[in-house]
Amino acid sequence: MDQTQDGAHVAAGEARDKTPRTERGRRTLRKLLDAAAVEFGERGFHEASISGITRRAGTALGSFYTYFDSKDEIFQALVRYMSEQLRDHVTPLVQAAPDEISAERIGLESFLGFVRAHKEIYRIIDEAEFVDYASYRRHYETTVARVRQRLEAGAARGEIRVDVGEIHAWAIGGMNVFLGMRYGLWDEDADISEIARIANDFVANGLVKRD
Amino acid sequence: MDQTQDGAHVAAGEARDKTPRTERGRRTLRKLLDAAAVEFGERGFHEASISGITRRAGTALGSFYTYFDSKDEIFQALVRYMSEQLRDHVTPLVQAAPDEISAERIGLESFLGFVRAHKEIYRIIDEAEFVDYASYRRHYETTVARVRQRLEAGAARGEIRVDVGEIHAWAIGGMNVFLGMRYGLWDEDADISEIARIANDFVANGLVKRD
Amino acid sequence: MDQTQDGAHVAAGEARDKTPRTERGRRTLRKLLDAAAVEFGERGFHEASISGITRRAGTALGSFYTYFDSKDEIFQALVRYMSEQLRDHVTPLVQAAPDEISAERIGLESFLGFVRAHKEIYRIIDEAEFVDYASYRRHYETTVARVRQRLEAGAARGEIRVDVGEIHAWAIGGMNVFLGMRYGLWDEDADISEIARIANDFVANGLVKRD
Amino acid sequence: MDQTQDGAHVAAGEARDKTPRTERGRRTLRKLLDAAAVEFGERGFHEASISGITRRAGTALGSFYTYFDSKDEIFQALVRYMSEQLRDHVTPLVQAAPDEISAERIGLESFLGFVRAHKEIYRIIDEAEFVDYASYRRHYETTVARVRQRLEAGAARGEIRVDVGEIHAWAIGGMNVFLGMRYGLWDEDADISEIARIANDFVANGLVKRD
DNA sequence: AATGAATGAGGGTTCATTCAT
DNA sequence: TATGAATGAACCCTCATTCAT
Repeated sequence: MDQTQDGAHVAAGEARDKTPRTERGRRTLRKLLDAAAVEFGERGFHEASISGITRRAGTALGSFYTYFDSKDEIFQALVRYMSEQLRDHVTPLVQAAPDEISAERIGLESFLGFVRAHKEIYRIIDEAEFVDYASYRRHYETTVARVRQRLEAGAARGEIRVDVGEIHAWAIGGMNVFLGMRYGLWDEDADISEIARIANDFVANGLVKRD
Repeated sequence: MDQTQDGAHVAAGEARDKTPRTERGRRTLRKLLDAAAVEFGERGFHEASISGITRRAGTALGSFYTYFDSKDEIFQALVRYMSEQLRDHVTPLVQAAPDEISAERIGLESFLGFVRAHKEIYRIIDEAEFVDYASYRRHYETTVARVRQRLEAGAARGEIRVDVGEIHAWAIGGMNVFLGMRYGLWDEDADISEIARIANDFVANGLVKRD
Repeated sequence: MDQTQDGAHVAAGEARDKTPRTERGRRTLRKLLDAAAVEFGERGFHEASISGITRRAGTALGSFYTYFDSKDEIFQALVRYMSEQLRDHVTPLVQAAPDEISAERIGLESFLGFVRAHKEIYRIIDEAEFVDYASYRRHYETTVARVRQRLEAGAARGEIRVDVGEIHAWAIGGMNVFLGMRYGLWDEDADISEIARIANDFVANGLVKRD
Repeated sequence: MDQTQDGAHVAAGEARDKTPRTERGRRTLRKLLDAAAVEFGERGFHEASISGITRRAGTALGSFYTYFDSKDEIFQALVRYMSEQLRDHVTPLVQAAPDEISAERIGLESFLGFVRAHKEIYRIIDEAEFVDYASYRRHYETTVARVRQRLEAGAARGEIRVDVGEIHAWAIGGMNVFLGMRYGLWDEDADISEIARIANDFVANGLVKRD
C-alpha cells in the first residue's frame, strides 16, 4: 500500500513511515491485511471494527496503528490491493484471446469466476463508493479504460465496428458488474460460461433480429 | 437490518401503528421523509443523524419516533419511495415508445435525466446495498424484471431477436446504471440524448461491423 | 385514591381535582387502574410505560393525565389500593379465629393464598421500596402494627406470653413475607395449609425440644 | 437481564475476556466496583448512571466498558460481591457459637450490625429483585440454605427439635431480614444485641406461655 | 373528557484513536 | 515493535409529560 493519492495528511509535521523494517513487521502487516479483508467482507465497513481485525489477526489492538493511520487507510489499501488482484486474474486471460469479441467473453467469464471465488472482494470494492469515493472511482475508471483500449485496438484491427468509444466501454463495464452480481454473487448454480456466451452474443450482435 | 431480509416486524407483541391519523400528522411525516432524503443524500446513511433529519424537518427529535421505529426503517421507506418515484418517471415515457428498441433508448435517456435531477436518489438506492440489502435487491430485481418484460414483449411482436431473456435484461440494467453514474452523476455536461442514442445503437446492433 | 400524604404538589397554584365527575369518567379511571395493575405487575415499574397502561385500558395516551398527575401517582394509588385489598382479604378471616395462635396461622395461610392468586400485588408492593418508599414503609408498618395489636390482645387474654411486642411483630411479619415469596410466588405446588401449620407450630413453640 | 436468568453470556461468537491483565487494570476495576456500590446505594439502580459511576471512580466514561458489558452486568457483579461480603462477615461469627440457638442469635446480631454499617448493601441486594431476579433469588436461597444446614446440624446434635426443615429456615430468614430493615436501616438507635436477644428468645421458645 | 401528536432531556453504549509500559 | 488500558465524542432511542384540537 502506498499513500500517494489523497495524501492530505502528509504535510502536517511528522510523516512517520509505516513501512515495516523487519521481517516480523512484514508478517504482521500481512496478517492485518488478510484479517481486514475477512472482517470488511463479512461485516461491511461500518460494522467492522479495528478490534475485530486485530482479533482475527491475532495481534494486540494497539499494533494496528503501527501499520496504518486509520480505519479508512487500511480500507483504501485493501481496495487498491483487491482491484489489482482482480486485474491480475483477468488480464492475462483476456490478453490471450484470439480476437476482441472473444476477449470480452473471456473477460466476463473470468470476472464471474473471480466474483464467485472471492465474494468479499466484490463487496469491498462496491462499498468504497460510500467510504472512499476516490478509490471507487479510480477502480472503475481504470477497469473501464482497459475495456476501452481493447475495443479501440479491436476496431483498429478491423474486428469490430470503428465507432466504439467510452460509452461502449462503460456500457460493457456495467453489464459485467451486474451479471457478476446476479450470477456470481446471488446465483451459485448458474453455468458461468453459458452466461458469458449468451451475454457475449448480445454484445456482439445486439438485439436486432438477424437472419 | 444489516444485510438481512426486511421482514414485517409485527410479530412480537405490540405493533402500534405509526400511520398518522390526523392531517397534521401526515404533514409531519412528509416533512420527515423529505428531510431524510436530503440528509441521507448529502451525508450518506452512516454520517446522517436522526437529529440532522429532524433539524431539517423543523420538528423535535422525538417526533421522529412517532413515525419511524429506527433510522433503518426510514431508510427502508425512503428506498421504496424513491424506487417508485424513479419508476413513475420512466415508465410512462417508455410505454409511449413506438417499438422496443426505442423504448430502451427512451428508458436510458429518461433514467439519465432523472439521475441528474435527483442525484441523491441514485446514492440512496445504491447505499441500500450496505444498509438494507433486501431493499436494494428488490429494487434491482424489480427494475430488471420490467426490462425483461419489455424485451420479451418486443420479441413477441417480432421487433427483436426471439432468444432474449433474463441475461439480456441484467446486461441492459447494468449498462444503464453505469452510464447513469458516468454521465448522470459524474459528468454534468454530457449530452444525454446523444449518449442514449449511441448506447442504444450498441444495444441494437452490437459490436460487430455491419455494412 | 386520595392525595393526602406527600401532597407537596398541592400548594403551587392550580390544584385541579382529578376526581371524575361523570359516570363515564369513573369507568375510565377504573379501567386505567386495572390496566396499571397488570402493566406494573408484568413489567415492573420502570419497564412499564404510560402508553402501555393506556393501550391496555383502551384509552388515548393523553387521557391518562386527566386522572393522574404522573406515573408515580398512579403507582402510589395502586400500592395503597392493593394494600387495602390484601387487608380486606386477610382481616375478617383472622378476626374469626378462636385464639391468637390460630389467628397467626390463619393470617399466614390466607396471605399465602392471596399471594398465589394475585402475584402481581406482591410484586407491586415490594417494588414500592424503590419507587415510593413512603408507601412501602406505610404498608409494612401498618401490617406489622396489626400483628402487634393481635399479639398484645392475645397476651392480655392470657393466650400467649405477656412480653410480646414490636420485635415479635416484625419477626412474624418477615416470616410471613418470606414464606409468601418462597411458597406463594416460587412454588406453585406446595400445600399452603400444611406450610401454615408447620410455621405456626414453630411460632407457637420455637426451636427448643419439648417432651 | 430483567427478571430472567443470569447466564454465562459467552455463546455467540466473541467472548472477549474482560478480566484485567495488568495491575493497573485491576486497580481500575476495583475503583469502578467501589464507585458503583456508592452510586447504586445512593441513587438506586435506575437513577444511577454509568457516568455517575465513572465520575466517582475518577475514570473516563469509556473505561467502564473495558470492564463491564453493561449497567446490568456490573450490578450483577456487585450483588454477588456483596452477598459474599455479608456471608464473610456473618459466617465465622456464627460458626464460633457454642450451640445452634446461640448461633441464630449471633447470626441475627451480626446481620443487624452489618446492615447498619453497610446500608447500601441491603438496598442493592433488595433491588436485585427488580433488576436481576436470578441474583436476588440466588442470594436468598443460598442464605436460607445455610440457615437450614445449621438447623439440621443442631437437631442432629440434639440441641433443638428434630423436625426442623426448609420452612423453619425461610421463616428465620424472613424474620432476620425484616428486623434488619426495621432496626438496622430505619432505627439507628435501637440496641442491636438486645433486639437479637429478644428475637432469639422468641425463636427458641415461641409465643406460648411457659412457666 | 378524549384524542393523538409534539416535545426534549437524558442515558446507555460504541469504538476509533491515543498513551504508557 | 507489541501490548492492552484509557479516552471521550457522538448518537440512537425512550418516554413522561404537555399541547392543540
